[in-house]
Amino acid sequence: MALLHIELPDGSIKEVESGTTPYSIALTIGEGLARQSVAARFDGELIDITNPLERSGELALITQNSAEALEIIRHSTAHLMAQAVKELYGKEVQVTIGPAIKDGFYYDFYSENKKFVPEDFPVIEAKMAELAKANQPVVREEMSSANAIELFRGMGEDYKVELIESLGEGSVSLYRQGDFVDLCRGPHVPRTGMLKVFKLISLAGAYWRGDENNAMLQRIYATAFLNKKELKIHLNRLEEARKRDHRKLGRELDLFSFSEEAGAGLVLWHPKGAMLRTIIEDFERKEHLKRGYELVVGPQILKTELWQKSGHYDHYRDNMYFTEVDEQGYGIKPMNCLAHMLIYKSKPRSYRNLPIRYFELGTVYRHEKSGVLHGLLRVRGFTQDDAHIICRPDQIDAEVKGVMDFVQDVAGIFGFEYVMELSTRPEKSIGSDADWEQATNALCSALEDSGQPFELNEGDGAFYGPKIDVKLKDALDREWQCATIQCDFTLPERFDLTYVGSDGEKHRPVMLHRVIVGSIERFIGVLIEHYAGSFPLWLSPVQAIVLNVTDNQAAYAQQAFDQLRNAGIRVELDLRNEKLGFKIREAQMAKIPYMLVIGDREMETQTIAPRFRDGKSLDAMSVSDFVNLVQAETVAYK
RNA sequence: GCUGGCGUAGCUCAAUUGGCAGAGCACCUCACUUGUAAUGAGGAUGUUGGGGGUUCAAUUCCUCUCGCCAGCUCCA
Repeated sequence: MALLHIELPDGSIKEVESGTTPYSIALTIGEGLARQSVAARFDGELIDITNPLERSGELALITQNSAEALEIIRHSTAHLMAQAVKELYGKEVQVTIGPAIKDGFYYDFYSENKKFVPEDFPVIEAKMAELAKANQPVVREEMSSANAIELFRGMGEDYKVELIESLGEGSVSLYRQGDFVDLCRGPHVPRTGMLKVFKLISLAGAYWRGDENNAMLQRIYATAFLNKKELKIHLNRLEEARKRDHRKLGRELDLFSFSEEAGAGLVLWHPKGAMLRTIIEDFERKEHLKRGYELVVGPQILKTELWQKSGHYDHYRDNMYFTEVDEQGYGIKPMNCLAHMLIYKSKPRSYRNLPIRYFELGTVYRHEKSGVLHGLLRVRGFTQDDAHIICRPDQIDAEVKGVMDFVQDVAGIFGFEYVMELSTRPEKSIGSDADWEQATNALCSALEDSGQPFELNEGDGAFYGPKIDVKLKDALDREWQCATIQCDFTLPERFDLTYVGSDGEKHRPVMLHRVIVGSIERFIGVLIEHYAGSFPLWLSPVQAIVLNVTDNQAAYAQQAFDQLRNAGIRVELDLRNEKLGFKIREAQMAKIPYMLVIGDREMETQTIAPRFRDGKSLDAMSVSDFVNLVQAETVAYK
């Protein structure tokens, strides 16, 4: 028998016979370790702990407490759920795939007749518990694809057959537990008894292989944890996230609403929401002017012919609204670039004038599919902080970096973490190789200079150019694209944009499309969840509220209020004949930063007594001192 | 758009098998003049999202439609 040299993470080397499993090696170290191990990593590859080793190499056991272990446990629990479903519903239901995902796992089932309902959850969970308790061994086996296809066909599992066929491998691995067998790469826990804490969460439809032309499967989302405490923490976190939902806070804070009568995806901004918008729009204009942008404004509708010229009519028509007046068709703008190009074209341009940076808070309308609308995060009418930078090819680099810095500055001000992606040339694309290379390199080097990690989305760029996307997360960790930077060689071509170079000849400029926060609507949605509705002072639609204790101070309270409002503080006045505690409670729930209490004491000393929304009070101060305090606090966007 | 679920007062939610549509909060009135998260009493509040159908009778059953929620697909 050949002897293998197995190196463990501590550097020690075990000499074992070929065919020894990681489990038995773990046993030689300690029974507890063996019991705790869910899988192993051998020369960097995840394997089952029951997988016999046949060569020398490095071995690490994956014990229950590692993140990898949790993922394996969730994957195994997905199998357990599929096993339970098959035991309960038999041939009525076909299994497809069931991976571990962030926070849990899902399994997609196909069934002609069985429609899963949430009432099935306890039944399935009970069956899972029963199967787990039986502590069945989970056994891997290799099989030729031909045999596996025959096996699954015999069981009536058409989707598994299709999967194996599309894999095109000579052989595949299967995992068996009891009567249940699933096509799977693994690894899995060695026994079902290791799966103890799981919960079915929700139901959803999902297309087979993510293609809307395929059959709709029934997906069961579920989760699994190592212990009940962790599960409870997870469920609490979800509960907390629901409290931060911008749709809920938007109503509670009276920021915005939607109306069935107005139409889906069309925001009605209430006074406080409109104030919040205005603050952000003012911020945007100021920050853009600082960075050398010029403000422009284009029309809301442009002739249909223009959209045909730009290519939008061919590529984006389904998302556009059209109207017709005097037999002339118009398209309501879904993007702002056309007007900006017309402004550029309004006179000859010199290389000396480039780059030109046109900025517009441009309101656009897009017919988004009904099923994708989501509060403020996906709407049909929204305002982009849109700019088009028209520059010489040699300026792309510096311009992209400038935009990246801008994004970073803004993210810093709002305290956002974000993820970035670089999307490169898709198969169907236009433009020369040299253009693409230059543009992609410019984006890539800007990303590298930013020092932030980014993902590469090979082939996911726009057909006219590569792009950088910046995504922010909502309360439930769902990612929403906000900033984007796109290089465009096509529209300058189609609109025959030119500039006169130092050689006196006409040249073609490049256009960068870019947004910083993306859409004001989406950004505010993410902002609400980010701050849980407690906006920093500079963003708060209402910064302070004056509260009198009794009618006795009404005149003085009114005077203090007037003084604050004249000083530019966004202030409200609550003179209602209510107890102070009641007024404070309401102001607190409205998440107003400062409550300014005025009783007889304050009236006598000509002061106000500020109380912050976290419950802390400041000493009474004069109104002008308070104005100074607010101005000092808000000067740096805080 | 697709799959599934849901739609009752401004909000959060009740209403046996089809049988008079209700509660709390908010709102209005009155009393109380109040000191840092809810004073008390009284009052008003609905074409049960909308249209059509079945029925003696529909919030409840059927159907179409609008909208919302979760997910999928999409997202220049």
